[in-house]
Amino acid sequence: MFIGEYSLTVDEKGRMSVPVKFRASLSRGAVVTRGLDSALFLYTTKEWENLAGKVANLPVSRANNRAFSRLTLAGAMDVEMDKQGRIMLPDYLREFAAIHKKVVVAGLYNRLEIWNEERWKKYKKDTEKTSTDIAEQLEQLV
Amino acid sequence: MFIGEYSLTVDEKGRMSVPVKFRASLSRGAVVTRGLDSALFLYTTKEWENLAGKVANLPVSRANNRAFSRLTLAGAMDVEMDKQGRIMLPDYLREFAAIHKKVVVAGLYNRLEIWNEERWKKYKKDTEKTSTDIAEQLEQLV
DNA sequence: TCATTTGTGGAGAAAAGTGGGGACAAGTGG
DNA sequence: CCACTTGTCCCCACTTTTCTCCACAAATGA
Repeated sequence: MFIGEYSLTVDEKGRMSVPVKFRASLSRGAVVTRGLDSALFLYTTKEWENLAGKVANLPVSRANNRAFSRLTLAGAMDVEMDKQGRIMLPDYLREFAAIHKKVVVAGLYNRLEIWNEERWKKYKKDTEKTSTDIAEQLEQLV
Repeated sequence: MFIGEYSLTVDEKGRMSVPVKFRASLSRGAVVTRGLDSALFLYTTKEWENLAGKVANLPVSRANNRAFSRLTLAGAMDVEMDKQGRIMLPDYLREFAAIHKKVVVAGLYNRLEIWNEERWKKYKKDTEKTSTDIAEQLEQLV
């Protein structure tokens, strides 16, 4: 289970350290792809296979579905950690998510999200403002 | 379970002593996360898993759900007590709750809340004034 | 009052994260 | 097929953060 928020840097070679708490879960391989809200989503291989199957089975007749599966499936890339526990993010994904140097890695239970740090801050700021509305959702849960 | 109100200090490294009465319950791990009213919520691992499971299953297609799980799940962090019975609160949570030095830890049955002391005082003051009204609204419950 | 527990602070050791050089492999063009 | 370029991976070194340990202050209770 992935939780937490980590601030990290991507070096000039496109490498990013994986926070130690996540390394065990990712040691058997992972898949990064284009996600929502201009962030990258990273799944364990197992989770990915499950998800990819669902996406692949969306009816191809709808333009929206085709667009979504092209973004998700064609955007995906296997990643492995090097001996230092880092992964390499391919150019086209870094470009997609505007990832240059400072990034935030966020654990969302069954996936990791990789954000441009500035965008993450802005997103959080905007979201915390409306947290009262969000609290009403919480009420239903607990 | 957790009851009572304790005034404590967070040192420069972000460490906070856990009141002795709570230590036994937290000895098998705990999770802190962003809560409501700018306070942090701390759950036992067991309580947390229950809550997190529900949040993680919200459909990812809705922007509000994503925002909610990013606040709750990405906001969460495993904490363990050191040999002195202290826990470390990560930077981003201290920032969220405006926690610098003096804090109040409040027991709320199945969770602990960690407050900036000033905000807690203010909140109590405001709430005690209107407690009669509040009580009438709660009459149906007790 | 004294002994014991609880809370606080800081120094040193260990672990995690970062950056860069060089070896090796893959792809490109003659 | 052979040079040459480009990119990936491994290794080493350095910085920063976290954790452990020790010491003392404050609070509690006999």
